[in-house]
Amino acid sequence: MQISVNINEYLKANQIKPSVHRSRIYRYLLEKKNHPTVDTVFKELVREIPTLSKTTVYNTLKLFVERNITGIVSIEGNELRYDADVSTHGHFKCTRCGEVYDFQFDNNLNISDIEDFQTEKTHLYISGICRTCLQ
Amino acid sequence: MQISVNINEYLKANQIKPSVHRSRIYRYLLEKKNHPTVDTVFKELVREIPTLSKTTVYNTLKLFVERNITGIVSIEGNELRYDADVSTHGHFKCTRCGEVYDFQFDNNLNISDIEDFQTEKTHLYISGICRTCLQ
DNA sequence: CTTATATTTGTAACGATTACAAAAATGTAA
DNA sequence: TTACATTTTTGTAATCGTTACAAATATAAG
Repeated sequence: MQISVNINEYLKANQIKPSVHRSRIYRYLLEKKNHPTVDTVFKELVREIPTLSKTTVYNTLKLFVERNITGIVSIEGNELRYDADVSTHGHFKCTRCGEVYDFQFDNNLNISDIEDFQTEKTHLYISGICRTCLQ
Repeated sequence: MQISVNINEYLKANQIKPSVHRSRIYRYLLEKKNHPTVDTVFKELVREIPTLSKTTVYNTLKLFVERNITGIVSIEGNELRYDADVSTHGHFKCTRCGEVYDFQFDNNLNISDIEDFQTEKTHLYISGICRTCLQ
């Protein structure tokens, strides 16, 4: 399958030895773009790979984050969420329906207070009420 | 003491009955502006109030957040941090020295993807290397 | 002073994450 | 293929932040 080959190549290109589990987890992140928690990934994939261990999901996602092919989404404190989209983009969470929306923004924020600081990653998270719930 | 009276008035004005612990915890947040974790607040104040319980710190900060006189700072996942400054402002964390800097930014971000959404809170978090570490 | 109410405490429970060693899978060389 | 070395995965136990909850304490009202 084309996509699976590409994923393996992509992992290799990022110094990650592909394995069945790693490829499958990465493909999950690519297909569902719902910023899943470890638990969500595990519960979905264990139905397909019954021997899957939750520790493997933790290890794998940690590795992806280290290699910068996955980002951590800072939405609310307790549980970490993961995102295969590592480009700079923002997240909007609707406090009414709970839905999380991605959005683009101008990353050239030009903030005078930190203008001589060297920026690595920018996280923008907005909460409020979404279009659908407003109607 | 002037400041303590003011704190009690401020708490009352926000529908919080002042108590010795609540006032002290709020004063801590006001004085140190270092976005402390629950553990940090507890460890500092228990030296002064030996009977203080960590649960009280949790309860109190939760109450402050509910009443909107304290905000939760979304810096890295696992541990929540608290901030008495509830105005919209950003946080920069230096990946080298770990220091967290506050900064102001133009909250009028004008993001087309979510322009008809109703915004409640905006969190902007940037990581990178600070001025001091760059030299 | 007594009673009612609110706050605080301390312990236990919980949920997310990590540590770690054993087991399984994979790669390599003969 | 077999034997061996290396990497990945598993499963359990430990850890850490947080919450639940009931008992104890403090505060406020009559």
